[in-house]
Amino acid sequence: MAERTRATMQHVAALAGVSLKTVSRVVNGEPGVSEELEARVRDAVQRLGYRHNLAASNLRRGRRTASIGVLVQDLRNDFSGELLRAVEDIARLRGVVVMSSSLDEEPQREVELVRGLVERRIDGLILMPATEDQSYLLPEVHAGLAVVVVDRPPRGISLDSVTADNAAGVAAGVDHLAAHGHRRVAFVGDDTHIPTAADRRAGYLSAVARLGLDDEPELRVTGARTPQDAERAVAALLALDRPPTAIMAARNVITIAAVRALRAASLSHQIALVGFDDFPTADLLEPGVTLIKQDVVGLGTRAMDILLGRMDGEAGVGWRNEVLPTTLVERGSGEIPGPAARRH
Amino acid sequence: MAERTRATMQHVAALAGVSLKTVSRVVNGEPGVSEELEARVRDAVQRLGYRHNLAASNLRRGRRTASIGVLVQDLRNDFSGELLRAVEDIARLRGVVVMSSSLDEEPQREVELVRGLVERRIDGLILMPATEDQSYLLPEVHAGLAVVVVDRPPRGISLDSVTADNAAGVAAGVDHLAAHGHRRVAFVGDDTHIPTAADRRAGYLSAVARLGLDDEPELRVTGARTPQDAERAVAALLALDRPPTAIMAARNVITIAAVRALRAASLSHQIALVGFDDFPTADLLEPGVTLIKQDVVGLGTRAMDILLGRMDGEAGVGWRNEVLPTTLVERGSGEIPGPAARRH
DNA sequence: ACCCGGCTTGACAACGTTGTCAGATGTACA
DNA sequence: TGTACATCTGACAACGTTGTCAAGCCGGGT
Repeated sequence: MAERTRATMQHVAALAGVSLKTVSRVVNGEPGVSEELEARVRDAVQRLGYRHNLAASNLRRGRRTASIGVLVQDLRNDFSGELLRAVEDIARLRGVVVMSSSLDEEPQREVELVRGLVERRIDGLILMPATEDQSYLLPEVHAGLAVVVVDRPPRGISLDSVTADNAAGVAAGVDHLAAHGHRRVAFVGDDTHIPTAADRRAGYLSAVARLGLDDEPELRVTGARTPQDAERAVAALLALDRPPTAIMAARNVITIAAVRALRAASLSHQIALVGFDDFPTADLLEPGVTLIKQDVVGLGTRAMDILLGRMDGEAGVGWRNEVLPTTLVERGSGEIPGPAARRH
Repeated sequence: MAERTRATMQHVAALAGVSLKTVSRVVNGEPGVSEELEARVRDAVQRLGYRHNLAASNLRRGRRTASIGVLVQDLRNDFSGELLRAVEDIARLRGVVVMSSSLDEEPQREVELVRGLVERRIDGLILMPATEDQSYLLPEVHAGLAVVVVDRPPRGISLDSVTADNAAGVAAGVDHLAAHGHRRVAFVGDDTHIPTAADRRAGYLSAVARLGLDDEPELRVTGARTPQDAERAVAALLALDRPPTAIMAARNVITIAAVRALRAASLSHQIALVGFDDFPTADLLEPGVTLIKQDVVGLGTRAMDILLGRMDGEAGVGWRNEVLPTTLVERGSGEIPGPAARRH
């Protein structure tokens, strides 16, 4: 009983004693069906538990599938979750379903997942790339797939994108620390083959140069992938002969790891910390975590707006590369004074 | 150019100078195609950017779509994110794509989304229900849709389910508080029309009765939906003539709101707090938040295991209703001594 | 010369749906 | 009475794919 195959229009037609096409008309709400037949069909639909088969319908109509893919770094992460939610909220209004997956920075997985989605004929794709080059998407874009890259700029191919102003954000963070008297500011970031990580590092470097802060390789850590990596890296910074007086953490997870390392060394109230990207309890930590907030909902909303525009066939328009501003949120950890301030 | 329609096997066949069926054979890796033709076909596939159309293929083959739906409360929430990720990890190994959506406790949305997913012929559904009665799923289950309900027991219909032992978990939390000398323990939970919330409240009530703790209606708050609700509710508890000496928070978001309210009243170190469901920075708050941890990954993993079993046609077996145990994690906030302890 | 078997290839129908078109019926008008 | 027209209904092909089956070719055995 449970393994029975689904009822088709054929079955409904037979039960209602009408033709296939009449069932189709009723199901699609087309005009020109007498009340009596319509009632008979609706009754049969009800009795058989008939459900419209969108796959067959789309095949015949040559229509789009009203589905999109969203590939992010890790769905567990607050950033990805918030982004996906923003996308989903808009998608639902349009009756578009969202297929999502995590890439874990694995290029191979990105390529495979995109292929699977394309074979399912998604209409659009929102991608936070794990690959270093997205030119493999060229045939899909040519074939009409709408793609918007988020969080990172596209590489090897021209595509719409929406990113945060990473370099400016981090620079603002460093400015903020310098304004509070810090001259020895460390940076802890992700692998620089991730463009976002590279941009943030560049923002740090330019601010350090501009402000004439201590510019030493040992203050710059990259390649902190896991929370454990990040925590070890911060612990190592704190153990330097001349440790930094402030830390700029370039990502969500790294910020939390830094808090943990500072706690372990009982230096939470001595060493300043500015993070990048907000997280739910940042204001509840002691001290509160000052950080550069990116507009994650804005990122998702703009990406989805652009995607829907492309899906509606807004061709010809040049590629958009939107950069959303960041904001600094003061909460305490970034306002711990440095040596230059203490001198006063 | 961008609006061109996708190449079909027809086009590939024409370009390669072979029949449609030969293309099909090559694409599906069927044996019995000469090397020369296979090479010609592969070349044409490459040139045209041909991508297999799974919808048409499934239609013809009568196969399943290798896609499932996952409907959760809110993708932004750590709980939902973690759950989705656990499901996704298993799905990917099987080449199954996951369509996810948030329900925001809106029954209507659940019904609509399920319909949309069924019309897309998903093979399975993992559902954290927002409806009070899931009997509307009966026709779908009859038609062969595999369904597993998570986090909450199914109602109005028999289905497989995986839930945490909510009542026992909360009772353990209250036990813990009582063991630390508290006799006046408040409870803050969600709307009791959500079964999980009702179970947790029941666990609280049974523990209070069993231990002979203060049993007063004013100590029991339900209906805390938003963080703001919860924060106000806790503030109100603290403002009582005889305020509680300990608080049992029944959900993630409520726990964080409680921390916020206690902070605002400068009572974080006076009033004990035990939460339900872990969150990433619980150990970093001051004091660390003691809570009842549910095995979210286990929840997702078991649900997916059962779902895949059903999808593979494991019929006949009775419905499984798995209940996963919870664990208490001591971090400080739950070990703040109460009056009975202080007397010693 | 004939037949057999194995191998490769393609014609055709079918999956569930819908657009097109033609047939059937009824009504109104000259 | 005949014509025109509107309304309702269904037969049929097609969307892109694959299972079935038959046809063509080749070499080898009689």
